Amino acid sequence: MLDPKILRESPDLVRAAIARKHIPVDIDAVLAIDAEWRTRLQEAEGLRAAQKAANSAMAALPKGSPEFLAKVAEMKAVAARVKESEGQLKEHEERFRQSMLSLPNLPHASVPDGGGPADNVVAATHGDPAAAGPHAVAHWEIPGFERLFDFSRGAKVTGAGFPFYVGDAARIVRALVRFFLEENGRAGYGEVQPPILVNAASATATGQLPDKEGQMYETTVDRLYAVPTAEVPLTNFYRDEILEEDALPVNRCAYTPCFRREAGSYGKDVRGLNRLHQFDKVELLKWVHPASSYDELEKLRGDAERLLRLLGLPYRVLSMCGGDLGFAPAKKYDLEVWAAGQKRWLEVSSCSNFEAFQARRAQIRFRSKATGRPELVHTLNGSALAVPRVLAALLENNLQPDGRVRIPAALVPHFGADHLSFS
RNA sequence: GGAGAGGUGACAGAGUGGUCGAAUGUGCAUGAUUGGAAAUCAUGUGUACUCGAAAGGGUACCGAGGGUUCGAAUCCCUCCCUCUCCGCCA
Repeated sequence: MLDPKILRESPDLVRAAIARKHIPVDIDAVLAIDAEWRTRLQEAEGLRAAQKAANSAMAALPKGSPEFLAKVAEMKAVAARVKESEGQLKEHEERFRQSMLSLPNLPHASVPDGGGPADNVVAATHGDPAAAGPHAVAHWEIPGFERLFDFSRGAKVTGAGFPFYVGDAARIVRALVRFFLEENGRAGYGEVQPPILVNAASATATGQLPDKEGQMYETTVDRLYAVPTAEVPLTNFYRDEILEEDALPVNRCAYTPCFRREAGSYGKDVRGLNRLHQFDKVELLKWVHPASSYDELEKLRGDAERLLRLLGLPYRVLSMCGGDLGFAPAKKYDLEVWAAGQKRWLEVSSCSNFEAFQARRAQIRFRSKATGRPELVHTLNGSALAVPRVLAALLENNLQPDGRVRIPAALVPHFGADHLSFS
């Protein structure tokens, strides 16, 4: 959520910034709703003040005295007006809140201009895609793939996009999760195991609701949502809390399965491990002082990159342009790993600075030592990393002529062998 | 799931219809005292919205939402959460 004061004082600035995201919004409509709401607020508060003043006067009168009874009669009419006025106020308040929730975050000045994926800027490349995977084929074409990654039985048991991981596949998934958690722990991210069902308030705070409702699985009772990313429960860890300034930055990481309906996806995007309805991911979360959030974004990106380096996978870093930034981030880097068999880049991490956008929705603040007053923190999060696509790249890039897959040295202690076999 | 008890400010805890944003204690901050500290004393100590150039007003908040009433922390209803006992259960 944006700061309503900024919207009131500099609507043109806000309009121009949101235009960079290529998201259509009607700022004037929001301003009109805001103005109407404030008029109603003044009216309702004035009536309440009159009522309270009368109450104080009545408290001093003897009960049942003529003066008292006269007051009661007089205030009955006021009470009716208060009720009506407050009812209307409530409607306008809700309308205002909804319109504010519908506004996307403003992009940072350093975000490149552009309308879509083609305009994203390559900020860094590591490793040589051309040299990777001399024996590569698309991972789903590796002989024996379906034995280890059993999509057929997954479809039978649940539906498309919910594979069983069997044998070495299960072990490599577990190894990757362990590797990510332990390396992130070493980098200073405290491990957390969060709930993987969240309530509507949590999903609203991070921006999934109301914007992306159809992307989440929802329970038919209790209105809980299966997390699309650990970002949701993790960010909400400190919802409605005030942290000590000295405690910042707080760095945490969490492993969760992630559930995404991915409505509307099709084609080669969804082949094999490229896009699943359930997948494993380790997420990093930072709660930081506003003054340092862009330094922290670079650190976050560096921490995610380090994992890809340790795995020896070629990757590139994209700075997302305004049109591809999405709703909540002010700035975002995507890390894409090279999948030598498919000959394409796969997104394995998004590292975002949300500035105060999520913090305002979630009311996550810190007590400023300078002013003694609460201020909103900035929140950042990044995947480190998404398991299936890293695995896809690993299978394709490290495939040997004998059909086995070489396990990177960093992963061997967790996997327990130096090759993965499909036979 | 059943029965019961409860949810008040940083914490503990009073308040069962009227001047209660809320006693008291602890904690915390500042000042006095001290060589320094402890102890003691004094003063202060929530958040949010809104009006205002400011000074300063106003309103809301006693788990959440609704209701009764001229007036609700206090009465009624619904929901959530915590605790105790029972049931069920990885």
